[in-house]
Amino acid sequence: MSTKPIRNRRLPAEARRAQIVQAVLRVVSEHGVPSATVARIAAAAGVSEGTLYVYFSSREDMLRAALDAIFGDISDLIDSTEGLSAIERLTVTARRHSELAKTEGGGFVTPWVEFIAGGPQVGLREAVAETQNKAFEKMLSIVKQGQSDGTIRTDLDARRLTWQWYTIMWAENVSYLMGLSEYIDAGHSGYSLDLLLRDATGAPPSGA
Amino acid sequence: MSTKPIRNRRLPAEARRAQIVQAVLRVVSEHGVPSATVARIAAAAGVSEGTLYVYFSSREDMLRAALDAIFGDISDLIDSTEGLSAIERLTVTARRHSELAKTEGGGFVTPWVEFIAGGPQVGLREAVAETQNKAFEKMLSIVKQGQSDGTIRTDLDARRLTWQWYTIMWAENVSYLMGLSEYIDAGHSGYSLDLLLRDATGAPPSGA
Amino acid sequence: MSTKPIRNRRLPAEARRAQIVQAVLRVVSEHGVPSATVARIAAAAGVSEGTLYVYFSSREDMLRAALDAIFGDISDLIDSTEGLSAIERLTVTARRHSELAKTEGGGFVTPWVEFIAGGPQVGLREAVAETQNKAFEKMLSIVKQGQSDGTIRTDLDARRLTWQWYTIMWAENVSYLMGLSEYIDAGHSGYSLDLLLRDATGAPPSGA
Amino acid sequence: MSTKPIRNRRLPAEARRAQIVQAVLRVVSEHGVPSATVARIAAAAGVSEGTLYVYFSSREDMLRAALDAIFGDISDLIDSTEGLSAIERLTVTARRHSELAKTEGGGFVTPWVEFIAGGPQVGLREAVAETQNKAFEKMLSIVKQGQSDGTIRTDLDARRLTWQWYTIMWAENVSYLMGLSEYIDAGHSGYSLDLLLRDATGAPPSGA
DNA sequence: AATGAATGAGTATTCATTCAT
DNA sequence: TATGAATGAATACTCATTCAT
Repeated sequence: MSTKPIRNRRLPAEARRAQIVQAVLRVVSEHGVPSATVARIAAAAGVSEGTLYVYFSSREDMLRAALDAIFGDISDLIDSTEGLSAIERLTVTARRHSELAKTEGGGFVTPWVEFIAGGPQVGLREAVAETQNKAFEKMLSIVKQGQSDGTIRTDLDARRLTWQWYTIMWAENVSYLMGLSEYIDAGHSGYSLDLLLRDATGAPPSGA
Repeated sequence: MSTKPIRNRRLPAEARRAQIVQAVLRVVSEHGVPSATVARIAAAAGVSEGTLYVYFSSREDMLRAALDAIFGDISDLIDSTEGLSAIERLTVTARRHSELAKTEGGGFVTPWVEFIAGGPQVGLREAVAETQNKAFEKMLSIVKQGQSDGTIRTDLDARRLTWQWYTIMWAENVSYLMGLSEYIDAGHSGYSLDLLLRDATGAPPSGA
Repeated sequence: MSTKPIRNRRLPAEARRAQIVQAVLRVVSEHGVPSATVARIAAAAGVSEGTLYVYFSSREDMLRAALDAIFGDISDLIDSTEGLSAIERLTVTARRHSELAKTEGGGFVTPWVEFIAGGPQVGLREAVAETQNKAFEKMLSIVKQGQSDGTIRTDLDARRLTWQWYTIMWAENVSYLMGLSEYIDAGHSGYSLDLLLRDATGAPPSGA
Repeated sequence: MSTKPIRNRRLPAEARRAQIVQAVLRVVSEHGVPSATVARIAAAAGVSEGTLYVYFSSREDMLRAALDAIFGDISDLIDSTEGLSAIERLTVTARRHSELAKTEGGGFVTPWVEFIAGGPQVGLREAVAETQNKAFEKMLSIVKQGQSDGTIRTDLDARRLTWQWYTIMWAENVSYLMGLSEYIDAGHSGYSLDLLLRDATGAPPSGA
């Protein structure tokens, strides 16, 4: 009797929350955090503004939930490389990050960068830092795994190596943020990663 | 006999402008660019909002002036290493940058990071990118000087090397931004820089 | 059980819109278009400024809606003479216009004059001209009807005659605008109209 | 010693006032009354904003002085027809008014129209009405002169005839204001004036 | 007499949040 | 549960006016 969109009534709470979170991510990707207004989020989610406040206590709450979703995606990306060696996991994860940043939509990378950029103004900086920390710990465990199975030099500080790895990711993000895509396209980060991993494995420098 | 401003009345135009620019930098450091409202800037400068518009045509104009002031500080920092060798200049400039980031207030580093992170969202993308480019070119000329006097390998892409150097600075900045100062304090960037410069000079890796 | 608005809450959208439009007309009558600020309109409508923007996208939008309402009233006035002869319609419409201008509030005449006088200055020039043109065409069709049924000389330019008719209305409006109601009260426009219609019908001048 | 513009110092008070009034007229012609800001007036007059307040107590005062200057120009125009017959004076004055309105700059007509349009918002409406009244009386004396020397029918109400004459001027102004220059260019007001003067002199209608 | 730095009240508009329905 | 009408505080910006120099 009805092909017209069924009214939004009665959706399982968890499904509705997820639907809203996805809308937040889309809006943040497209407009940035400061311009992710509740009006836009409501429109993107296909619900009224009032409904948002049934599932979230505030706009900040919605943004935080989106941040958590991003961490979930990051976790999934990292977990998807399970089975590979530590060095391979570092390489593959970095490559996928670069690819994702360059694709339309940008997967979780685009909203992630927008959160780093736009976080401070809405009191989200701490939440962003916390998410970053969790992601850091996840990569750290891979490095440590590499050290214990002997593929990564054990005389290196694992936290430092992880930090170096993130350094390259962040540099891509910052370049993206400043519109300096020239540096991303030039593949500079590939060279940096290569340099880093050679040092980590004890392989001879590429110039030798 | 007294230099303290008894009342805000009658200040030479240039002094007032400078005072306002300093206020902008303080507000940006503390609240980020998107939350650097004219009300906050006026309060920080100790003048009325109307007065801001006597000296600047718009909020964007104020922010741009602050950006220029930052570039002046960056230039001064780089210029202060004149007379040293290229490698020394890269090393010293990076060290001073780290030190500055750790001091109370953070010198120009804190507002600079905020501009990179929050600028694009408020229509300052071009201005931020331009300033970054000018700073980039300044370091690039040092790298090229090193190549021409033989202290840096000539088979390396000078722009890539400069980008790598900035990568380390940005990583410090991002760490600082997220309150991850642990990584700055640990001196990780020193190690990264060392790795980078070994590669650049053709020196053997430290582990050999 | 009570139709009086106990509180401003929950009014059907269309009713609220109409309420605001009426407030705009009142404010424009009293203060003129340039001084019809959103603050004054909100106060006159008994709603918050924010509410205005729920129903209108901008102040200009509100003013335009008020202009449309005026045209509606003009149309109604003209349409109410349907069934009469062309000459009678010109006479009766003019008389009702004069009467309206003299009543407390001034009906649509007062805001209409303010729009003509003050509209152009606030970017409403086109909207005002368009409304005037629509009103012009409405009277023009009456003149043409008079020409085709033979009650108005066909050797006269219909547009010119219509313009002359409006000229008399505008003169009343300008007099009203400048507080020179003496000239309205004296019925001068009746004499002018008589002169005009004698010329239009080919009747001998009154002095003959 | 100096070809550079001599400083504005020490000008006879009356000359400076006149200089400012001319600036006001220019600014009003170009921008309209609401946009005739003291900043613009000061710039047009080549003096500082503060100086304006040495010679005038307020912006309204400046505008009123400009209004008086316009009345002076109107008086001059009317006086320049002295020696002619009353009918000629009415005809010539109206023609010059039309011509003036169409020329670049617009003489006194442009600012005069702007004052009628923009007056209300700055509490100038009364002053505008007063000026209009003075101009009315001046034309009225010509009509009366015409009646006493027998060139204008004495059975007509002199005030009404004067009002009819102004009706035509106002209609031109209103058309100008609404951008309906088509009606000015078509020479409709010439026809109306002709009709009016035929009635005033007792001449047969043009159609006879 | 002349200046121009400084102000504060006022402008239109946006938006997260509330709450009666 | 879901709505959307209503709000008020905040936003950047304008401008007539004052007053120490």
